[in-house]
Amino acid sequence: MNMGVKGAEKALREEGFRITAQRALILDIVQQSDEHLDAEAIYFQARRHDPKLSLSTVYRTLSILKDMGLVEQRYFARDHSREYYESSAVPEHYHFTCVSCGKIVEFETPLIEQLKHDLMVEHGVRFSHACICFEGYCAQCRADALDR
Amino acid sequence: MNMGVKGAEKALREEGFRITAQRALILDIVQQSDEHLDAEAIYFQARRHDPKLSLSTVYRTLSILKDMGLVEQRYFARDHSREYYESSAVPEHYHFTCVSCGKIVEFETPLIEQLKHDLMVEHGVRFSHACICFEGYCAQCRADALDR
DNA sequence: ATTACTGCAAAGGCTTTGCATTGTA
DNA sequence: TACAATGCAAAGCCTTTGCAGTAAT
Repeated sequence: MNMGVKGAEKALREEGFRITAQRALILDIVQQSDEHLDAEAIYFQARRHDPKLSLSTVYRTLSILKDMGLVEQRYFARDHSREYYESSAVPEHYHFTCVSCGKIVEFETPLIEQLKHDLMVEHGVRFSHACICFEGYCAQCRADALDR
Repeated sequence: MNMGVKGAEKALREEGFRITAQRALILDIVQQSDEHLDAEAIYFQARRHDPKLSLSTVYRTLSILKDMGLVEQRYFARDHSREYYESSAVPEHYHFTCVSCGKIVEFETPLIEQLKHDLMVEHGVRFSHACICFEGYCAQCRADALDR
């Protein structure tokens, strides 16, 4: 699913959803951001443009965008109590979170695709979604630990 | 971390934790079970032996066991609001959840180990934990869908 | 003019925590 | 005998929902 804000709005319209100012705003924030935002971060950013926007609307909009595959939910490190959101328009990649400094390392790999393929052949399953998050120590924090 | 209930109790004692009847019971349930239990399921099972056990104690014990690496937390499918627990004593494996029937397919693969190795070489990161959950349609449900 | 969407406030669901009591070491 | 652990109830935290008012088509 790789389309800009306009393409996403078209997709929403085709599903019978209305394009409200709030939805356009939220969509824009998620698609433009190169960070991983949670609902609250999106909310705060959106309020700069629309101070009356409610957190409920953020959640409701994100829910629709997720269902339509326009936005992906992500979890980082071991704490999955909070969801982060990322545009589906970005190329497929995975995340490694440093438990020491919190930095997120993004990486690409063909191995996950291969794994999906293998599982399909071996178990006959058909993937629709994969949640993958790694945690550990980043290069910097490992080096810092050795210095001490 | 591959040890029986006794080994786990020894590990707890060495960390200064007391072995209470409640902890022994919870530990036993998690290590004996071949299912994926959430806190409530462990609680209900434990109450059959100790009707006065509280849910708080289940959570508190699981928290300790997680911290010590004796138990792994798991998430299934896209809903990560609920945690499941699994003994760390079982061989490394991963999970695929069927979104149609809910069945969980467990599988092993050398690809994740390879991925860890690749990332270490390419990004200098050191893994401590990986959370991987796949979802989609199992072979049975795919076949059933074709029949209709 | 419909009726989907929003904002507000309240509720939900899982997990954590404060505190007096109990029980392990 | 200390003080860690428990049980109970209350609180926390993120997310969802009910409802009356608002706005997109």
